[in-house]
Amino acid sequence: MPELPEVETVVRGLCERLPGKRILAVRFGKTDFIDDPAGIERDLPGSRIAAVRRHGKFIVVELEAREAPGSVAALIVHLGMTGQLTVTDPHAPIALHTHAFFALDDGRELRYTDSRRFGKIRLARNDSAGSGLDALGVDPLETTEAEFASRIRARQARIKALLLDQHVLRGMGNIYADESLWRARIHPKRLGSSLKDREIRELYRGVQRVLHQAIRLRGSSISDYVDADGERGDFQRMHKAYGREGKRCFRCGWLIRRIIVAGRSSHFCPHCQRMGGRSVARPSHRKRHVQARVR
DNA sequence: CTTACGGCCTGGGTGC
DNA sequence: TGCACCCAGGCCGTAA
Repeated sequence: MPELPEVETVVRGLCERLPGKRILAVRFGKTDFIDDPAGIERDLPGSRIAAVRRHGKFIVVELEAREAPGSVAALIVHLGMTGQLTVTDPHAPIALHTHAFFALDDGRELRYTDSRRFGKIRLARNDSAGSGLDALGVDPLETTEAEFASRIRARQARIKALLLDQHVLRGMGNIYADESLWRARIHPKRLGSSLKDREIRELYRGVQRVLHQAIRLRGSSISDYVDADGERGDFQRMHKAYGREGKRCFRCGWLIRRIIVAGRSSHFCPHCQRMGGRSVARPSHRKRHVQARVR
């Protein structure tokens, strides 16, 4: 579920509650998605939380520095498809598929729930050579248009695949890739290397606009997604392409199609987003008029 | 190096 | 009501 805007929303919620708190105890349910659960249960209790930040789709709970080499530095959580990280009253009913409990010294509890267990939980330690997070690409909200352009144009892969590749950009997922491509009027099967300057610029702007707007609306809730307080997002109401197969394009009235690109379902408008890029001759007034009138 | 594809796991929706 | 089947916001390992 969670892509950059959802993870950002969760992190902002956690930032209001976790920094300064000490983790008193750790308890796990199923642990097949947790890296070294015994090590976490042994070494995490007693740590004080310094900060919470987002790195791509990863949530990084930074812990106050301790001297000993090998001591814990951060708790790293990835929500996968169905992960939820919430701060609750420890006596609140336990949702199905809740597999991690972190007792806090303010009497609250941090819980991780994940029905499909595609998520990940692991500990970063002081001495370990990199947490693995540094291998990821640039954050789409922090990168420049020039950097964005060079990363996209260097590649032969389809633009949809590139947007989803966390080593190119970190944080984009299927929903925001489709939404960004719709806004930039680019077909998902176009090759990165084939994009014209103008298309790259529109895609860069489309990505930023979509992500900023989604963050403002606290993310998209299709099924499972909730923030740190268990609240759903609102951006799903603003989707223009994702999940709209068979519905009218808001720009031209054509029917939105769904095809498989890079193994993922991709929603796009076959009229606004063409393989050849924008046609030399823009659609005639007459044609546009006819199409746009259809409700 | 690239790209494509199956698999991981559970649940929800649909059609028979 | 039951059941088979398809689909799902992500990512990793393998194969070509």
